[in-house]
Amino acid sequence: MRDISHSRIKEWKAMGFDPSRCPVRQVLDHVGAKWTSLILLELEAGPQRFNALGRALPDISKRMLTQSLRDLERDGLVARTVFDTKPPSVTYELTALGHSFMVPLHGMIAWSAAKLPDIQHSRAAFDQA
Amino acid sequence: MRDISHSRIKEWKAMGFDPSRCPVRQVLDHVGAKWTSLILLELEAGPQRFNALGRALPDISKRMLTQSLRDLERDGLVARTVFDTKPPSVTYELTALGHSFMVPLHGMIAWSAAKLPDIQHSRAAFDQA
DNA sequence: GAATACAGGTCTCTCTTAGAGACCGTATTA
DNA sequence: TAATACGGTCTCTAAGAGAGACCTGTATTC
Repeated sequence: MRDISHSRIKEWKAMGFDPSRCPVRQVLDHVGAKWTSLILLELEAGPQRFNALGRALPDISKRMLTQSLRDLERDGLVARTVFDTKPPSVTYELTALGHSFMVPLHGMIAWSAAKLPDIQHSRAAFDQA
Repeated sequence: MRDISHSRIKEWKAMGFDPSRCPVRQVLDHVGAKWTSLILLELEAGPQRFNALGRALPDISKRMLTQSLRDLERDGLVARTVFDTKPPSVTYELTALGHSFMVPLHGMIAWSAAKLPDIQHSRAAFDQA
């Protein structure tokens, strides 16, 4: 599927836009990344420590938690702070950027909650056919 | 990571909520599914045929296009119509539910576009460290 | 002073997926 | 007769998700 035709994406391309590096997709990748949104929701209530997050997200592995937090930190949505206490402790918290992201995220969540019955109904009809 | 502590997610659980079947995640999975959002954006302008979508999305394979469209159809965001013409043609279009989804999706996109400089700056700083 | 528990991770292994591209049957066009 | 287009399916491989063992270090308990 290499050919290109008249399309919205072609228009974007004409404006000097590289779809493979699409900024929208870069953000949406995060949203869909399975854990990042849940982590952000946990952090919305306030700073949390690493293992506290792990306990809060029952099915996450440490590996995925570490990786997700690194991604969020890299993008500036989450700040990591190390306290040089006796067993060193680390807390994670939302940055201003992270807080601003919660607005569209809650938009998505609200839509999901509102439309879930429709979706489930549609799925049931589709699967039964 | 099996233990559970005081947390938002625990509260949800207390309300009879199974996180592994979280409706929010079910929706967010779509958003992040790499192609579904782009397909929806293409369809927002109007109905499209299968191969037209393929041409519009330069890097998608037929397999992924088929699969993404099936998922969207199953969830009732997209409607599939077969015309029994000589080479049978198939068109895809947004349903009312699909159109309603565009609202929070555009919210996400607007956030991405607005905050992209911040994110890129943060990434550069993180990677250089 | 040995044994245990917790902190915050990393490492390795497996197993599921994403993605590329060949293939298919029908039909029109050249 | 060959080439093209339609709407897909099939197979193969390479990447990534996830589980859980392991590690370094301090404090607490016995």
